Amino acid sequence: MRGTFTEQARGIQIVSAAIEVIAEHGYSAASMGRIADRIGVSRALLNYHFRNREALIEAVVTEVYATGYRAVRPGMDAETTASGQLRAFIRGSVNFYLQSPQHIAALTEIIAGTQKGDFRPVAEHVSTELEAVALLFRDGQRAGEFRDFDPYVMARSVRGALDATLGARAADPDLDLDHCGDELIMLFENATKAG
Amino acid sequence: MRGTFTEQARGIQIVSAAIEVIAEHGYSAASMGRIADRIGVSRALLNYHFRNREALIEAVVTEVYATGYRAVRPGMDAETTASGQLRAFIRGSVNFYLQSPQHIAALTEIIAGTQKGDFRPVAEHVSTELEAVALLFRDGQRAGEFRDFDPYVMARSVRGALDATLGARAADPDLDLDHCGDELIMLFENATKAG
Amino acid sequence: MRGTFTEQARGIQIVSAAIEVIAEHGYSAASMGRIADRIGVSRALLNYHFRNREALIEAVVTEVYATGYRAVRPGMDAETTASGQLRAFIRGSVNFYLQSPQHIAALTEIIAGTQKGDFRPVAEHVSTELEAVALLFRDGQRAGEFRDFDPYVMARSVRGALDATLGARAADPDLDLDHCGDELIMLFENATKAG
Amino acid sequence: MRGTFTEQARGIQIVSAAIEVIAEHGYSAASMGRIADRIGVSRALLNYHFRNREALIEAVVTEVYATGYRAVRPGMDAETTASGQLRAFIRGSVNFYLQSPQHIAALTEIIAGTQKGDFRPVAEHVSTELEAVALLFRDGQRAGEFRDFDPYVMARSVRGALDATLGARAADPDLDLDHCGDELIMLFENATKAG
DNA sequence: AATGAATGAGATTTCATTCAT
DNA sequence: AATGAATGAAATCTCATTCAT
Repeated sequence: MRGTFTEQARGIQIVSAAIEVIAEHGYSAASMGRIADRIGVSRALLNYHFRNREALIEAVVTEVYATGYRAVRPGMDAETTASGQLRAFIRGSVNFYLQSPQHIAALTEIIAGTQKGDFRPVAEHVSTELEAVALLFRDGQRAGEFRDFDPYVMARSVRGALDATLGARAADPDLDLDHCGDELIMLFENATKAG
Repeated sequence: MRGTFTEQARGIQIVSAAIEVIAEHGYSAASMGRIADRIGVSRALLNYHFRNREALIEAVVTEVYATGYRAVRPGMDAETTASGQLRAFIRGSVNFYLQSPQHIAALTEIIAGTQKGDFRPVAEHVSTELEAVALLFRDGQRAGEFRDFDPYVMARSVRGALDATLGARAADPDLDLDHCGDELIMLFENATKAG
Repeated sequence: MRGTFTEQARGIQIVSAAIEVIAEHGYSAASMGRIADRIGVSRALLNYHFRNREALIEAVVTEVYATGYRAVRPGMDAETTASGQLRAFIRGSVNFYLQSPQHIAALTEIIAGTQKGDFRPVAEHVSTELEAVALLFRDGQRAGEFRDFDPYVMARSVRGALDATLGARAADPDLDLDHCGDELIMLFENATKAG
Repeated sequence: MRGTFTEQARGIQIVSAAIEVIAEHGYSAASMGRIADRIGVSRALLNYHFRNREALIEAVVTEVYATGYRAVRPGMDAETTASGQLRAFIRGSVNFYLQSPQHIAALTEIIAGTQKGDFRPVAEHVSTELEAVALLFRDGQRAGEFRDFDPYVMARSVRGALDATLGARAADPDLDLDHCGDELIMLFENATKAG
């Protein structure tokens, strides 16, 4: 039965395996076979739990964003000022990477591998996040904390700077992410602050 | 003979077709067959001109970077201050996109599609560019134009912000890139300027 | 599960088909496609049962040697003298050909087709057999049955003479193998006997 | 023009290159491309000088047999007895290998690679040689030098023993061919000698 | 709930050959 | 006499998916 406990457990197990495999081998090399092998299960089982590969990828994306949300949101909610929330967002994102590098890696791979074509499992999440950050900027501007700038361009730039940093860390595990986080916070504080 | 006029012409034609197809369909969907079809030749011809798919992709990357260099460099060289060069770099990058959106799109796809695995055709170009921009920042700091910050984090952030902006434009052709360029210039001027 | 009845049955069926096709068309003409066609299955099925062509060829070689061993060994074990075993070996080899000409033909083709290059699926079997026959000769020499000669040269010559004979039979189905067997036995009796 | 000096010279050059490449890489890996590369010439040139690959292979076979004939025949003609000729044949064959190992290797590869199918470039040469050796045995039997045996089986056995020995040498360059030659001579003297 | 068996589509590559120049 | 350009055919392999059990 759909929704069974076993069924749910298997689903989570498969999604986890998928995250690992995508993070390690990349999106297109993460074949159903490789994911199935990772948990010692038949390929057919993945098709039993997920209608097709796209559905599995979508589940992965949902899972990653949910995890990220849980990692970043509390810190932001604890802040009362927009600039505080911005700091919390950057710091939280960096920490999320430190805690769940495979989630980020998998997500990056999926974004990369699905830019073209009909299947865009991330589009909605991306614009949701973008909206949230842009809103943060707008609020800050209204509150007089931030200077006048296009909140969407700024939001995309934060996202891009984070992505670039996290990508660099993926390539070089010795990169000091804490330091980078400090630098990014300073960068965007200077970039946004009023007056 | 290698270097024949016809040979070169075909080579260019194939690389151009590859750029188009990659830009449209993405890296992994850009099969030799599809690229060949685009110019109405046999698949075997691509293997005649390029030892294998990797070699063709490498040629694409080289071509894109060469084009980008020609588009961005002159503007930077015309500037004498570090902050002027930074402005020129951002402006030039945005203009490059406006002139050659497919080049950028193809490059993005290739970067995305080759992150994992042995074949990393872009790695060297990326770090070369990163070094150049980081050097620019260091020079500006020494000259007292820029405040104190980690030049590599800043360089990666510029790159990331540009990528995010250009990616957004790819998704939404109505996005006003000139405006975004202005915003990015202001963003990084505020982020870097001394005092 | 590996080792399922159906799995084994298919495996045997595929190996048999491979033997037939190789025997008929030769090693390099025995493509996965032709073998698959022979039993009316898809090419992909062969790759499902055997990781790749090499693995299938190896299975063929193993099967042929196993069959040959079963055909030749009992007769040799029934003999107590070295010269009796030599006779049994030659006779058994000829009979093996009469019973399973395709096995021999396939093996010959595989040996022929894989002499150069890294893939040498037969090397070990060949040297194992050579050792066994050379040992037989050495024992016979120690027992005083055989004259003094280099047992390895003799063993290779027996193998070579058998191969040449069986090759001739492949070219001319009218060749009387029983007669050839008698002649070969006499030949090597005279060649080896003491005094 | 066909028959031109240049044309002939090129033909020889191509055949030599083919022998080398076949000897090194095997029959099926000896593509027109690889052979052409060996002498730094275009693939198309091979097709200019030889109607097709088969024709080139035939030329190779002819060349190898001609060379072998020149290497072995004189020694045999110098002998007056059948057993002397047999010795000369074996010794000459071994020496031929020592002098022209690539010729032998190429021939072996071609025989191996063309056993099945329509194209049998060696068949005639093989049976010509076989006839000659069988005739030698018949003559020896009539002269009372040799015992009674089937001359064709014996001829094939000599051929087979030589092939096996030369094959072993190909696998192990340390094999002492002179010693093997002595052993083979003794082997077949014992195998053939009267009473 | 899970699997083994099987398939069809598609990808890359190699090759012998042709043809205009 | 020689070549560059081009092709069509074939081969191997991988993959997502289906289906009966």
